[in-house]
Amino acid sequence: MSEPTASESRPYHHGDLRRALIDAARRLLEAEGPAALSLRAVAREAGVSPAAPYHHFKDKAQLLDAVADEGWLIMSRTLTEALSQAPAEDRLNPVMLAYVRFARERPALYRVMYDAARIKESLPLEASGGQDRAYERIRATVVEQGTQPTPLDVELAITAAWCAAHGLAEMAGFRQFEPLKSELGGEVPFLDAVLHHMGLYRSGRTA
Amino acid sequence: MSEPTASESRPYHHGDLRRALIDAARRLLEAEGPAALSLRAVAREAGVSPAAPYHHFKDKAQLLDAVADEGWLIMSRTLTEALSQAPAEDRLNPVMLAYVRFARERPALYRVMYDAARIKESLPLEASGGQDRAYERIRATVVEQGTQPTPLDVELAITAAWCAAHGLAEMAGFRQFEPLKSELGGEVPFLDAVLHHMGLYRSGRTA
DNA sequence: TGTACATCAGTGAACGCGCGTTCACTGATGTAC
DNA sequence: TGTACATCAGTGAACGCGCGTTCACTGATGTAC
Repeated sequence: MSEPTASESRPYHHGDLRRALIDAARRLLEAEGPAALSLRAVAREAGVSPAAPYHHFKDKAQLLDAVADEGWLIMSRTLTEALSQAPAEDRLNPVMLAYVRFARERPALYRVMYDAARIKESLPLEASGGQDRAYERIRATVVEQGTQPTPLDVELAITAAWCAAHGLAEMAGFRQFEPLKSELGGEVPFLDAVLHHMGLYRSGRTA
Repeated sequence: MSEPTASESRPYHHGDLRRALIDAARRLLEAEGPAALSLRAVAREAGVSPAAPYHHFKDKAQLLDAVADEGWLIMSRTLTEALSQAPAEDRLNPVMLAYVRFARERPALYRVMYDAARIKESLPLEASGGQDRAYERIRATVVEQGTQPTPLDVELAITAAWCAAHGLAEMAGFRQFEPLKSELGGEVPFLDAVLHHMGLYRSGRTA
């Protein structure tokens, strides 16, 4: 009876259901967490039937891959931006902080990104082809920043930085760190402080 | 017809089904990974009906918790042992290496341990009551090892070390590190080298 | 401009599956007398 | 030492659920002439 408004009326053909499904997946992740991310739930959230996604993705894994890929792409842009705004004499810390903040602000998405990588046993370093990629950002920063004697040391330092950022991103949510966070004035100062202390737990070094 | 052998005959009452279920879960983890760890699968592996575990655990989550707790207990023993064998002038690295090796040798168990912690949003630092606990090991080492000006620095350094170890444990399996591993002569030398490079990616410091 | 038709992108019902959990039950054990 | 009985620790069938995926279908779109 009532004439449908623009928002109510959805044409039979969606327009860009692939896009809409990925967006729906991200909305679900925010709201319900990774465990709620079934193919059916994503279709439901996007307002289509359970079979509709199969016109755009081979199976559930491929949909999750697409969500993860998009996550890594946004991550990459975030790091690039952090890099461009960082002072020349200290670039690594801002980039690492940007990495950890990205993960902490979207923990469910980050989980999906990492799970996808784990299934492939491979970080998405070669994804999406360009130079605009997260790993390249970190690598370039380490090479530029450090006084690394050998290429081997560069590789090891990159690995160490990446692991540190990942570890902090995964652990920052634990309750044990609440006192530390409030003492330092919030989560971001806490993250920054921990990053600055990476490597400072060794004897014979000072800040 | 045939008389059952000792291994075939299982009495109606199990003896210690709780123990047997945890062992079965760990066997399943080794063989099939964390995704295969359903309550029914554990019961199947232990050779009992799907309802039997409910006499020993309130629900599935409680069974998984018990598996995780046992994991953290073994971890703690491993770290204590590493600590006791380490030279006094460098204790932190051996302890961190022991942590990462433990996780890498039982990746599925480690996943369960961490997932349980994540659900509680809390590391199992207070579990099982004694001083024989993983966190205390790392803390004691950091305090003893470092030249930390303030208690705050000690806390931050502990957090940094723990995050670094966790991050490395989770990432060490990625294919990207294969070249590095074989160049260094295996996974353990690789892990050791990365740990030694934690903090060395900063400018102005040397090994 | 109009029409025929192939193709595309949805629907909705159905499939089989393994899951966590519950239930009434029964065999085995241990304790009181 | 023997018996009655409460309690413990299993069984196995059943429940409802949400899942991934398939299928025959149909409405909408776009292209050829």
